[in-house]
Amino acid sequence: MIEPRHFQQSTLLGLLPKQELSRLLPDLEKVKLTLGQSLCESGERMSHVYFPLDSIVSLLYEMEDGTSTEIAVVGHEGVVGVSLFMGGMTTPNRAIVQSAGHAYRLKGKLLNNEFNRAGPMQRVLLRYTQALLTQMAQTAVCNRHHCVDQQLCRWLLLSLDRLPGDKINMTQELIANMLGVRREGVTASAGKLQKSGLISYRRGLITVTDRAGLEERVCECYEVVKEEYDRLLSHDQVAA
Amino acid sequence: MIEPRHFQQSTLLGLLPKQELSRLLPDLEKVKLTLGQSLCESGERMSHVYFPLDSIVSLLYEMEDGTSTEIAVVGHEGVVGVSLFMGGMTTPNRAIVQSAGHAYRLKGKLLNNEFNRAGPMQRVLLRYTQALLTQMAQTAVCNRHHCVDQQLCRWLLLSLDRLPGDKINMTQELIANMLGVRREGVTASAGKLQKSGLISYRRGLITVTDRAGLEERVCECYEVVKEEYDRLLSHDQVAA
DNA sequence: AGCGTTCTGTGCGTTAACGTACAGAGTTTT
DNA sequence: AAAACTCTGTACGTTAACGCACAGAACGCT
Repeated sequence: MIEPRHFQQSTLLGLLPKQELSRLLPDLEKVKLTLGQSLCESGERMSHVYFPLDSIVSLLYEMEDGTSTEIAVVGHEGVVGVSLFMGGMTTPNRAIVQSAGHAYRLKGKLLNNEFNRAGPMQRVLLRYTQALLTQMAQTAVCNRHHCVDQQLCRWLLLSLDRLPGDKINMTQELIANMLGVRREGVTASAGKLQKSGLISYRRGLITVTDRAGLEERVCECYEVVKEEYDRLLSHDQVAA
Repeated sequence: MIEPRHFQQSTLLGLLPKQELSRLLPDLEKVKLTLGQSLCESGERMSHVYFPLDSIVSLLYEMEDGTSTEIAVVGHEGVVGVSLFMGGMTTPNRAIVQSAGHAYRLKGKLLNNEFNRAGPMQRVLLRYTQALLTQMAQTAVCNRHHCVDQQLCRWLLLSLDRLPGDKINMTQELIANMLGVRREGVTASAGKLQKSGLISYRRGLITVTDRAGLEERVCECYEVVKEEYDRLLSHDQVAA
């Protein structure tokens, strides 16, 4: 994921030319996001869009019976609230902070002004939305065909790509909610990964000790999505 | 799905004001789509976008082992080739004709000209893309949580909404490929539906005899997607 | 009419994930 | 230090879907 070293800045916003960004800067408000915080409930209209920095936000669908499934994940490479510029204004999904941290936020109205300039910002937002589309599509594929073991690897790698270190703060219960599987299933799969020495687990804190090992085990879904993000959101492509 | 009576016209294009549409009309080329025809291979750049009329196009992801899964379905309410105006130009998905019929097609270049006018066409295309996002998200949810029985109901209803009559031309084998399940699974589920008198099956031709019955059995995923399409692509909303 | 092909139905053992229940380990609170 | 709480590990029966094998039915062609 495009230079994941400096998480003080949104990678997405970093794609913009300097002058574009500096016009925007005064309107960007840095906010703290706490674990479990809701940025948007299903069908709710967001007042701001959020550009995560070192935080991760999950897009979830909550079913009538209360269980939920993660549809996609958004970090420093993206923006929460695409429905604001896509025109629908709401979506039937929730946006929940999965990993605490910081984000820039921007008033919806101002974002639309930027979008309607039909300049670099519009191009970046649309390309990001297409990447999001691919992530959702691949989530559907993965849910259909791949076992919990592989899905956990995918989830860990997706998180890792959006976090500054090699540690993920997350209980197995919460991971299970994200993946839409049983907690015991996560325990079993995480146990295998730990036995193989890829991660070490300690009550709500996962440390990834062998990232390459995870990449060996993960299904193709991870790579497909990653390559699509890289392709769509590279400096070269966006400038063109 | 917005006035599904006259399938001689694209419902999506029908949302455009008359003058917009008439400007476009000379460039729209009516083409026949045959069952199984590929409009786009994974990673391929489309020369045209397609507005299905009485045909249905499936967006599929094909895995490394050759098996595939349907990500979304496009009929008269939509357009095949969103990556052309979203800026990515390609996607890692295939677009295959699932039900033979007709479509308008429009050169990518001309579509982009329209899109860049930032008028009704842009608004409609973006709103449609958001609806597509929801469809993909719900496919992911459904793949995770719902049984083949319900997924088959969903698939039948999605197809029915995009077809002029109450008949679906499709073998169980092909449906299985779409859903990403075994053919025998489809046989079993279809058998139940037939015993309950909701459909009648005859070697590649499904006749839906009790649509309301299907709607009773289907999971919430169908309704969520349908309502979102209706909301995003209603005349009122688009005009605003 | 007969033949080959394709599509549909069925059976059976296997596997992955589920639901439930509970024990033990690690934190936090009192 | 003890108690309360939360998180993780394990066990066991159940269910849904899988893979494979094969029989029968429907259709299409000569």
